[in-house]
Amino acid sequence: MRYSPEHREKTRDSLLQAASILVRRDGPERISVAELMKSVGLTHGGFYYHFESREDMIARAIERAFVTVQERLENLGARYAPAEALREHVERYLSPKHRDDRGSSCPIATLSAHLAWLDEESRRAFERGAAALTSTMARLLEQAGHSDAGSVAVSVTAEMTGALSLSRVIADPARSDEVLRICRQSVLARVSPPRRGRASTE
Amino acid sequence: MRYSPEHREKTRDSLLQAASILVRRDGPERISVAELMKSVGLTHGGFYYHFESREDMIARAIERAFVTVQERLENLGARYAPAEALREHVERYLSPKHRDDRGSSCPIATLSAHLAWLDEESRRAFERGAAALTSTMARLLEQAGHSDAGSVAVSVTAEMTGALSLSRVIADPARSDEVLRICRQSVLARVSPPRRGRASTE
DNA sequence: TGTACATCAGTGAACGCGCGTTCACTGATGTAC
DNA sequence: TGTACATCAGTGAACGCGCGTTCACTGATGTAC
Repeated sequence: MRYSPEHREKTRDSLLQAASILVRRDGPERISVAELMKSVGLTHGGFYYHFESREDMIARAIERAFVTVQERLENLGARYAPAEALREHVERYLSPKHRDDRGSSCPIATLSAHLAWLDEESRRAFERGAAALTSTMARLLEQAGHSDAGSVAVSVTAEMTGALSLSRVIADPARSDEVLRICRQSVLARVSPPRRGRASTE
Repeated sequence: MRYSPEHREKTRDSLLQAASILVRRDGPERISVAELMKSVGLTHGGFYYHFESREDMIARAIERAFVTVQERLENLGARYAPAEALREHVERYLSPKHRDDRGSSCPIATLSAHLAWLDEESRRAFERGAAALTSTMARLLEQAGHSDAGSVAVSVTAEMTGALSLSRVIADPARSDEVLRICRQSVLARVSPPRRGRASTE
């Protein structure tokens, strides 16, 4: 076996990509070193050539997961006007597709409950990622005409992540879809541009 | 050692109470048989005299956790008028105290992310508990004059559970409190009795 | 132009540890006769 | 009134298994000379 100069980086990238999916799909406590290596066609012994430890890998996987969804949101912001981008984002976020695809879904919803038992590195990676997502939301809301964009971003992020988690624990697909539909309506109404230019100074 | 006739039931009850706290505080994957037994002053070997298995204990612990918070909500409903009960509930739910006290807190927020890997029994116990809580919320909202009480209950439950989870992953206490404050305002506005008697038929 | 050695990206056996579960045993009380 | 035995609510040693981590080894390529 001869290795190309960038071989190591490509392998590490595959591992990060796979880990960012596994950590969301199976949770940080269930992701196993052997399973991760196997998923890219390697054996468990080579793991420590790419990562310092299992915990290190989890922190990097969380980072990668946030990068992926951050890019998706920013792409929407680049392709659509702010109000349209927000509408698209909410509709995708609160869709059955996003609910069923844990592996590529929002890390806030899949990982927040596990964060308390992860190490400093993972917690910091999560906070950085979540802060970036929230501020991107806030920027879009501001551009769409919301005067209290920061607060709206926090409040709808709470409802969206909560709704996604709720929909995932309901076994009956019809009732689960219904939860998504209800929250989609609520959030869409809350993010849609305010009718008046005047700020609500409540 | 002589045992009183109800000794077994009292021990089981202590175990359930302790387990319902540990399962929320540490999560279903970290609760250990030995730790649970030790927390009530027993040794690990006696565990199987009270439970069929670790998974069985987790399902019962989830049941118990929901019973506890269900009682708290119903007590509010008994002590206050519906609109006041809702306000009290939201303010307690989105308080720093509730955020910091994982062990006695809402099982929807602490457990939903772990549910996918629990067994049938646990998932059913969770769904029953969550459905009961949501319908109690809906009843209070209806009594407070909301015509779309069912939808509002789902939507604000999503925001409340999401906000609690969000506040728990933010390391900086001031910013975490701020998230709670923002969502408290938002949810209070959403549950407060509609000004007009007319239903919004949107 | 050929040989020795370092490096790279792994492999896979082995170790240690935690932890759920089993099981023989225990020491007090209740019951049969 | 005394003895044998069952029951109750445990104890604690031992087993098995999964899994993170370590480490000696491998086989191909690159480099020194």
